Amino acid sequence: MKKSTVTLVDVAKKAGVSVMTASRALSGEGYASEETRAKVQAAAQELGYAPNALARMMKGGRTNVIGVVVNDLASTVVNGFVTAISEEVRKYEMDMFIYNSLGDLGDGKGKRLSQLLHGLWDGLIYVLPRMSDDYLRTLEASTSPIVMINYCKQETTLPVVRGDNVNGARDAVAHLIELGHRRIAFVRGTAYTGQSDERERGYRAALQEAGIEGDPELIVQGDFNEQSGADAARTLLALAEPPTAIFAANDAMALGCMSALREKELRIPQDVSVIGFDDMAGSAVVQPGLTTLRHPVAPMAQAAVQELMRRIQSQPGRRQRIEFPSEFVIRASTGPGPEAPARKSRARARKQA
Amino acid sequence: MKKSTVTLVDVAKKAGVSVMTASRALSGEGYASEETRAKVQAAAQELGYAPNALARMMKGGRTNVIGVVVNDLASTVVNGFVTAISEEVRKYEMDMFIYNSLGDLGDGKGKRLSQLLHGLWDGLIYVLPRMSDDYLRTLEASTSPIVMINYCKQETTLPVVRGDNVNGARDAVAHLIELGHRRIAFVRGTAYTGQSDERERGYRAALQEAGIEGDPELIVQGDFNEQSGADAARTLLALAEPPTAIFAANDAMALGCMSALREKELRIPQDVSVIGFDDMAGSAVVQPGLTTLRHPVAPMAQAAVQELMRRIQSQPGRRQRIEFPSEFVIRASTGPGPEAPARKSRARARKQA
DNA sequence: TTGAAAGCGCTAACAA
DNA sequence: TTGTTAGCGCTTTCAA
Repeated sequence: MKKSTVTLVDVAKKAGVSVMTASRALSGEGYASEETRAKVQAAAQELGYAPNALARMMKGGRTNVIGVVVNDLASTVVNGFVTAISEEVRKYEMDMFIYNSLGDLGDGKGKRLSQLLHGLWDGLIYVLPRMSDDYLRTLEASTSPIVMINYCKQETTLPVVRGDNVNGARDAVAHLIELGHRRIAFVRGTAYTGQSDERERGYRAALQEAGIEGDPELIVQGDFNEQSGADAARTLLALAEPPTAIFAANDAMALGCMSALREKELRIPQDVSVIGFDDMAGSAVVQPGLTTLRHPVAPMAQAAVQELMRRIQSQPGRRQRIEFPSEFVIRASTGPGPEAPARKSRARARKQA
Repeated sequence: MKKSTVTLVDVAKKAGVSVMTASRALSGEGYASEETRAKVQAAAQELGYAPNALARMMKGGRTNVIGVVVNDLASTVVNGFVTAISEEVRKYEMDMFIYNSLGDLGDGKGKRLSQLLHGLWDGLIYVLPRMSDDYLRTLEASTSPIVMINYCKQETTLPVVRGDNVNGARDAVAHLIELGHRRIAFVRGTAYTGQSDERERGYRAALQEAGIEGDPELIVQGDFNEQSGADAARTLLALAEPPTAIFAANDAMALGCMSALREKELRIPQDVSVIGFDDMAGSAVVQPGLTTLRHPVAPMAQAAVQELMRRIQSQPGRRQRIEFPSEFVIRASTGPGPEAPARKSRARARKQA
């Protein structure tokens, strides 16, 4: 029967040296004769010794681990950020762990995490977080380095790396207007993260700038899922005066809209144009390709990690809010409106500054 | 300037009590007068005290955290398992962190993780792992509880929760044969995880049982991605005698096949039937719906967590290998082959035992 | 080159 | 009800 935990003491005893010598021999730091080193390593091997990470971390103060907290790992957008962050983190020789809260932070279940806040991580990145006000305050009061990605529910003193939803949405809707559309619908997502609200603001701004009066009937509630997009499109098509273009708060709903349109045998974009947001995997392969917007995920991940590392190392030059323009991806789901004379569309993809 | 880390000593000092009293007052365990408790809590609040998880874990021996290790978090299948495990883990009041290795374990980069193996976690679950032989041996030699999900590359002494790829694939191909198909192609995935090999074994077994001689031309290599499925289908269609049915090692490739077939204006399933594996999100919404197989993800996650918890608690009744039958999901992408007289298809979805 | 002592922050066990 | 002592496994500091 093996002892459940083999410690450095056991190894040292077996090798006939002091604990400290064993430590040095295994870590490779400090002086140690070749002979001792070999002896200790053999002993460690034989006993199946694995250093206790906890003890090592505790001593050092730094853990060289950062945590990434998400509410819903299955989300395409979240997953994209997490993967990009994983890649970025290795450049700093740090490890990274992901915590999936499965729902809003701060409502009881999230409590456990706040206990883990201190000590385990050198810093935390929250991706598209949904949290109670209390939880946000706790975070703000915390002394650990924290960076948020795409948090936009309320004002915070925490550093935030954001994609520009408002101007992205405005570009998209302006593009539709330029194509000749006047009745442009908006399909909302859920309000949790605030993304949908910002995209709606851009939508409204574009209409206003073009002198088009918004029609409340053209704004329909969805829940970011494909099904709700299809439902929304059916609602919109049943209007006395249906829209000639639909802007959905995300791609999943936009794809749902496209299904519903096909169902009614409406052509895209000849009869109705569709735009989404996020540029998820399916959007490039669907027929016709979905015109959409995307946050520059890799640069944003890079900025977040860099900012977090700055804070971990207590370096100056901290920025409170780093904003990235959205990229506009024009595919085949947008075209001139049926009422308007065909006009040449002008690609206006904006590049990151 | 706030001190970077506030410890229990600071709180105790401020409250004018001993460290132990402070510990008791905050944890709520053991005796403490209301007055003291209030005093200590006020002090903690004021100083922004957060308990050091590391120290607490070190003391207790148990961390109440389990780790989930994956090679590629973006994979639909992996993501499904991870989410299911997250949900299962909360029943045990444990926390769970995910480690994304971004590639094979054991090739240098994975080294860091093996350091974290001990102490940080009470146990580890590897989902669809890809690892070097050395890494596997290290794991087998480790004293920490470990459970694998869908590992099938080689024999191991570690407990494995598996979906039955072989019989699942056999069912699928038998279904095609029953529908009258004789020339049935198989699109391979990458060999890393061993999943594709097992599915191929089932494919071969079904052909053999029906007395159909396998044609090497009908087995084409893909890489589990949609694009490779489309390429594979094009290769197959260019054959002198093309297949009337295609079984792809996963859904992504099956969807790729469907695109390529549509491109050639072939009807599904009238001209060619298609079957995939995994039942990913898109498979139910594509037209026609993709006939596919799936592992029973939730029960498998449950079994893995349960088995891990058993080992963490050193309970008896351990099982080395737990296998779950695949579920066969018949949708509209399969039908009678063109050469055969139409025959009634019989749904043979097998339920989990 | 090696070893002894101290301590990271916390809590279990005992003593007051 | 509160305080003291000891120790989790490791590494930093200093002495041999």
